[in-house]
Amino acid sequence: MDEKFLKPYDPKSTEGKIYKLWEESGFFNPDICIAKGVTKADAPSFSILMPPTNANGSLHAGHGLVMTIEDIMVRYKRMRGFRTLWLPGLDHAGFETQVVYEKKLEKEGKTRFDFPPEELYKNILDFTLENSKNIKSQVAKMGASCDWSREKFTLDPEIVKTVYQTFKKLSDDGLLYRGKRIVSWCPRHQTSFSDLEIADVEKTEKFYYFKYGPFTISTSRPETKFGDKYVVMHPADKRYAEYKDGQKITAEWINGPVTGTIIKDEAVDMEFGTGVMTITPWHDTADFEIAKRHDLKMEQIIDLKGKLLPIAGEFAGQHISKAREAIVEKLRGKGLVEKIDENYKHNVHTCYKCGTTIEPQVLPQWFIKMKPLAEKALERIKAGEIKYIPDHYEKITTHWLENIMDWNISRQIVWGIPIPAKICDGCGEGYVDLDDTLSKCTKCEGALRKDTDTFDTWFSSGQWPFATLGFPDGKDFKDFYPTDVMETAGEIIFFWVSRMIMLGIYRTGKVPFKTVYLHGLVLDAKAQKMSKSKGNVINPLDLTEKFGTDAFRMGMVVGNTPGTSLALSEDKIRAYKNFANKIWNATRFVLESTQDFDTKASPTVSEKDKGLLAELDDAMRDITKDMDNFRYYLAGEKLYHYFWNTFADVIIEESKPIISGTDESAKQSRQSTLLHILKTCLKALHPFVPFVTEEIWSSLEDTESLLMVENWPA
RNA sequence: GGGCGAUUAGCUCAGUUGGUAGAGCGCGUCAUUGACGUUGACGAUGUCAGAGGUUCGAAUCCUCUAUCGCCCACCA
Repeated sequence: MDEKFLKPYDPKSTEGKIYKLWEESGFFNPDICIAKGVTKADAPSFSILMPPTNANGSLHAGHGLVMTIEDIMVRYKRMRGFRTLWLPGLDHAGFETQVVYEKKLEKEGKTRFDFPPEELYKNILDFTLENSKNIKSQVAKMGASCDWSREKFTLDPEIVKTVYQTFKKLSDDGLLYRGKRIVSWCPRHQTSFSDLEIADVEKTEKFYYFKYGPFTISTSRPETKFGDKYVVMHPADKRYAEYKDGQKITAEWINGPVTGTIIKDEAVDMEFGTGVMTITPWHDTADFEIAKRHDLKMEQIIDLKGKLLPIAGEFAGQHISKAREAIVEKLRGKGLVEKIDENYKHNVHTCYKCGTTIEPQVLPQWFIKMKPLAEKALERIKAGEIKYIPDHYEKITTHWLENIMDWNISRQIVWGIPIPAKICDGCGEGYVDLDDTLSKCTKCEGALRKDTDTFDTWFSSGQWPFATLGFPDGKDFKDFYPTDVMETAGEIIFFWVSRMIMLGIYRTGKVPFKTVYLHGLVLDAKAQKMSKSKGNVINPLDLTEKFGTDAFRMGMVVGNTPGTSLALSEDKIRAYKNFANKIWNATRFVLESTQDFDTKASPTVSEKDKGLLAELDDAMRDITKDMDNFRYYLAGEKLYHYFWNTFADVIIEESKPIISGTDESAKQSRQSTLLHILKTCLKALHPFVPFVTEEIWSSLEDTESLLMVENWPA
């Protein structure tokens, strides 16, 4: 017996060595598994794409969960003989990364506007590449058996090429347009967003009632009211029946008399306020829709930095945050303030990143018509081509798809994939121009300039499944697409998962994955969301350092049902550190008890031992069923209990008198049984606790290959 | 306003197709030179949110109520 078993299991001296052994074997790569004969060339495939890690920081607890669950999946399938591919990746994570980088600049007293775009891009690229080195080593520390030779980055030339082709195809198919539409604009970050990057926050503010000609109108944003020249009311509102659609009225207003036009529209809620409102189409989504329906004129009041434009007269140049009260004062002076409700509760759109109030603006951006894409996705989902775990995510997805909005994919930031398009400064027309050949507008003959915007990062990651596998002709695409499982955070069901489904079907005609497995948030021990400001962020690497990676992995998976959040406590991880040691010491007992046993012998198995082996088979069959049904949280717990409470507490205990007894045949039977149970458990435990099991496996007498490519015991 | 989920032992949570409740941590008592104290044995603790229904039988299926949480939404 190896002397190392005389000491407790030591993860620190083991894990690095074992990972290196795995990497050098090449078995992370399915092609090498075939070449070395551990996988059959005609075996069915199993593929997972690692959600590309944001290359802007280090691994957090959520990544620990991803690496654990996905590694369990792929190790299990690999042991079952599948041609198994787990493809790792990195995401340039456009806006997210730029924000992280800006914070870094802020500490140095700079902003991104201090740098020319090319220099800024290069600096962020360097920053990203530096981070990506750390990330790779951290992913390895988690034991991830992914195929590093196939690693992809969202900015790799072949990925960008695929993304560009999709952009072009969308344009050719009439699914792309450059529209002057109202978009959500963050005045602080100086970029527009899609509807998903907006967070609603309930705020209590003042609500103002102003006299506008014969009407009283209400608003929470007096600073937008300069250009209001349409008075809108519900067509069925009897109170205002005397006013006809299109009728003109005059009103004394902020900077003098204005002419208002009556508009009747059903969007007005008769119950709300006075049932009459004036509209600001340039800065309000609902107003914009009304204006479009009635073909009304729109005017910009606020510039992109949040300052009032010349239309505001004496207030021009003031920031809206300061101008509001001054405007109200002026109206009061004119006797136009009827009343002010001090406690008006309503939802305000804010930037999900910085909390700045979103200023809707009408801007020319590239939009994708989502309805046709969503309809195809809905058909496939309803036909059962994608299995959701947990299944209620299917409902959440279909509900979102049924109410989908067009997707603004333009971002006014440098860090991202440049949009391959030209814009006419004359008429604003946009042209997709992959080869950089266009120079003149075909509409107005104006000169074209390059679009300086970049793609929404989700537009590229939304194409991840087919882009990384070499669509359309790559061997991997043929071998591994559609992928089997997409395992990721429930949080990004719309951002990423649903868009991958739509774009995957659009480009390849097939759904990109057969099963979506969604995990919940990883919270701190008190079930609170981790955040830097609260100071309760748990670094997974601190835990693996302290308790070993195997212990960490068990803690992440046991009892953690898909879709629900996990409260991560050290106590739980500590318990599984003890478990790793339990495996270690049970092994020591078995090895000590079988030192005089000839591993090549096949003794007659006693009736008693046959019973134990049958019990083992039952347990393995049950656990295998859980593995096949994605119930890792149960399989892990059952393995834990079988090993500890059945094998260690009962079987080993009752083996002691047999081993030291005089019945030689019973002894040999039990020796062979102990070895068999131990090996079976090591195999089944391997996907969960790969390091300690592999380390033990290497110390067993009659084992030659690595445990990671042994056959699953069922 | 719409949708989704949760409510089970002190804490964090399991409970796969309905068959009189489980785990980890914590707690109590005992054990101790022999695989392991990172241990072993034994034990305590729950009207499974509430009400009604289906059923021979419900934590599990249905309806309603309450509380909490999340997501979506253009009432100015």
